[in-house]
Amino acid sequence: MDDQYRPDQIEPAAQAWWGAHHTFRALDDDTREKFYCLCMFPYPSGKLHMGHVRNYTIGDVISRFHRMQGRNVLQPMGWDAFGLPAENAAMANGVPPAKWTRDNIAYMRAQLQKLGFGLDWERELATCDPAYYRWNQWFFLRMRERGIAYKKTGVVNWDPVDQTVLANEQVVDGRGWRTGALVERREIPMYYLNITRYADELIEGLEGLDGWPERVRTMQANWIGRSEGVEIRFPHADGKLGVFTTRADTLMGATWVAVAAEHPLAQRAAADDPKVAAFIDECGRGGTTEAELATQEKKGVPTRLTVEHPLTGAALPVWVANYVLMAYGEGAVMAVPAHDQRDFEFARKYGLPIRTVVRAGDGAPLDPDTMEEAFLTKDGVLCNSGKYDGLAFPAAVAAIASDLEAKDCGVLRVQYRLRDWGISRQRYWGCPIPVVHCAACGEVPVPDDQLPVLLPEDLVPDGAGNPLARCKEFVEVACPQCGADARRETDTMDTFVDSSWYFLRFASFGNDAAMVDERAAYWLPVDQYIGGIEHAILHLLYSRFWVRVMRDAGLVPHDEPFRNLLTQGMVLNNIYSRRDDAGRVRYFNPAEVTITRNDRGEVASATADEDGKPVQWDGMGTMSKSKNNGVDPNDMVARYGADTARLFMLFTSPPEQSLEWSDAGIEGAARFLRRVWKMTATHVAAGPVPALDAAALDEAARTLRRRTHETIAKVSDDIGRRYTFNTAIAAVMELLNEMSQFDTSGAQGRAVEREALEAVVLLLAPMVPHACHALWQALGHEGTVADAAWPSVDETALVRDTIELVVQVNGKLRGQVSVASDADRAEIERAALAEPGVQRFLEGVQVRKVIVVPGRLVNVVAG
RNA sequence: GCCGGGAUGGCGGAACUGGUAGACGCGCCGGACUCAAAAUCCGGUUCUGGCGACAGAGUGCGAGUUCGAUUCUCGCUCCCGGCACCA
Repeated sequence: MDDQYRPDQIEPAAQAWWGAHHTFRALDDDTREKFYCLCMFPYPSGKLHMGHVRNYTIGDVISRFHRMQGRNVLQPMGWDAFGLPAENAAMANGVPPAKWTRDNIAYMRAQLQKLGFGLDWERELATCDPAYYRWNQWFFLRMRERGIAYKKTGVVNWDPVDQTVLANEQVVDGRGWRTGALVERREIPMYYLNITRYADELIEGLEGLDGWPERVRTMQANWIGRSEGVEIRFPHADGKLGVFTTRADTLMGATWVAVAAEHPLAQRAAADDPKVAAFIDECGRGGTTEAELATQEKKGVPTRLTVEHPLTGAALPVWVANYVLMAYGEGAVMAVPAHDQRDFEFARKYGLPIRTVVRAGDGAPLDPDTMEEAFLTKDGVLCNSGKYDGLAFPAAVAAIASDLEAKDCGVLRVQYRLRDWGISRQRYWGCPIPVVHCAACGEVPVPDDQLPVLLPEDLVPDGAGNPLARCKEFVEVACPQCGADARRETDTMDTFVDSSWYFLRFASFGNDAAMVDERAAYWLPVDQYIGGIEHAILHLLYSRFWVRVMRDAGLVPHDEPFRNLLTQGMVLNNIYSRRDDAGRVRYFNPAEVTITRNDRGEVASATADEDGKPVQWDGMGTMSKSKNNGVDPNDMVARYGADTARLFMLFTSPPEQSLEWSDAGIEGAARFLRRVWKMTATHVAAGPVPALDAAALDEAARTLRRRTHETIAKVSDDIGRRYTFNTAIAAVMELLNEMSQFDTSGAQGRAVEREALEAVVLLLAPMVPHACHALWQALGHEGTVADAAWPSVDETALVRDTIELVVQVNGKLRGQVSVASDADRAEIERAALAEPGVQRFLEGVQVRKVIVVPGRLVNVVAG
């Protein structure tokens, strides 16, 4: 073998070998134990960045590890190919999104192949392929039949200059990013999927997902946000105003009600009250995001309307308030300023009355005039509440709910924070919604035999509305029911639809007669799903929902799509931007910016290389196309090879942790691989190796052999259970350090070295597959190391005669003792107390207690 | 604002179940090899004091529990992810 490590030669050779032997083609063989390992598929933004490299390397390590454990592994790859960036690119360059997207896919596929990932490319899919998205349409129609898909109005960002709907990302500081115009909120009709029907099941399902990170399960549970409470109806002149509350016990303290600006009562109040109308108008400005709504100053206006308190009959004023969300509950709240902090602040601000109705069990009610914050506890008892006085929370809620129910003014109810999933997008580059609008027949579903509704691929968006709506060939269609002239729906689907079931399609690839087939039953659920923590809620929740709907339609047997989940931390990089006078934003890649740092190491100033003018540092953020802060792996791969890039990415931090990008340390990864290579070359050049006789080892050989098997155990656990690839690599590095100290001239020296070397190659194989492929063959093995069996631990090699224990005095390290590994407590204690370093600290003091932690330490408590 | 997570040497990180803080690597310092450089190899490297043996301090900040806390509890600060039309 070459005694130089040459990744530029061995990497293409290994890849060619795997290609020629179809090593990573997954066979649908249901007699074998399967392992479906899936990384979240990428958006084809143009080129890979280090976040992708990290994600796909982790997936590849896990795939190859399970493959070496003998499992039938499926690791597919595809493209989340619809979406906004393609339209933005089209506006910038005039290239149709279809061409831009397919060019990007070709480029990024080549990048993935260069990195040597063991992917089954025969199953590749792109969500913009009609063969894929036709099933979105087909299943949308099934959902529509089952009442899961339905139509209602929803709020969007409206750019009044471009006359177009903007994504949240396209609204910067309340202005459209292209036009700089102040954005307005608009209500338009949209299709929704009834995910709230599954809310309880989606919460309950989390319990069984013990292969998911606890934090993700918590986030999903909080997102769904189940709360039990009472819907209270306040009678008024034309009906009843419904509000939902979890604190019905405080009903007697309600002093007004507040409704959202979009609420029908607000609209009615505005009709003859210009102040209310002006306020509603004001609420209609700015963005639609919850973050924006939650951080704005809480404001409101009174209306001339009142509602009747359902228990006392008192008239309560109706306010319109900007903090009441139409999307949550009934779009109205009862205000109990004494016992809700937001209401309290609102009352102080507008001089509204405060009425205390809960007191601490052993205290007096707070004085409304002097209290400084709301009294929030549920552990008190009611006061100033007439017949309910003295009741504690649960009894008070029950009594009040029951009285309300008797008056038809309230009912116990469960409310979710989760809202139904709006899937309509007023955009071109997405999956067409298969519906036709007919003057006579109304909304008509496209018949199954006319699917897919093909998206024309030659349009070029210009930022002013959806070009699909201006495309006659697409829009003009005969009504499927009556044949009259009709119009196609021009909204397309949210791209989360595409990603909610792609993992099923990989398992049913090539079937053009059905969305999924029996192969999905074999491969699913995904045994290991790997992707960024940014998808902890939406993508993962939508997928869990979608699969349940497919289950209920009889298409798959599974409840949950992903058995184990590994959420990768974000790879961060600096973000630099510049805003022009109109408020438009442009991002600069960190590679094209020159910075100075202050004495704390933070970015103090930054200028663009192209013009030397200042740019703004926006802190650190996820590498992404939109922030233009990605680092392309090409340079690193060209300079060091794919194996070094992979090794470095794995070694630099554990996968769940977010990572501020830096290539410092890449040299260490390269150096390590060169050492492994050189050691193997030297070993092989020294000729044949005798068979290992474990009984004939000298002390040094026995130690190295023990270290070899300790390393096998450690790496198996780190990869298989802990996913800490950094510590797995560190363990192999330690073994290699020991090997380079080891003298092979003893009787069994070469044999023990051979065993250690083979272990190193096998243990590294999932992480640096090309080098190990070559090394494995150099060590005299046939085939590829990717097909070799994972090494097993020889328990007899792990046995030790003596162990080292640390001795502390009062918790401080004072010495070390070596004891027989089967020494009992008394022996250990005696040895510890006899240790000279320990004795020094025991002079003149009394030993009060000796704590022995077996195998670890002794702590002498003295004083 | 709300939900979730994070913070350890000059840097990335390790310490898995409350038990030796700093494994492994980078960088740096010194040495070997070399005409020289690169590469490679050897040694050192948390901070403070000390020639040294050694001692003291130390895991974002402030409290607490414990024989013992990076790890558990409470209160903060800063950073990251998500907040429903970026994907």
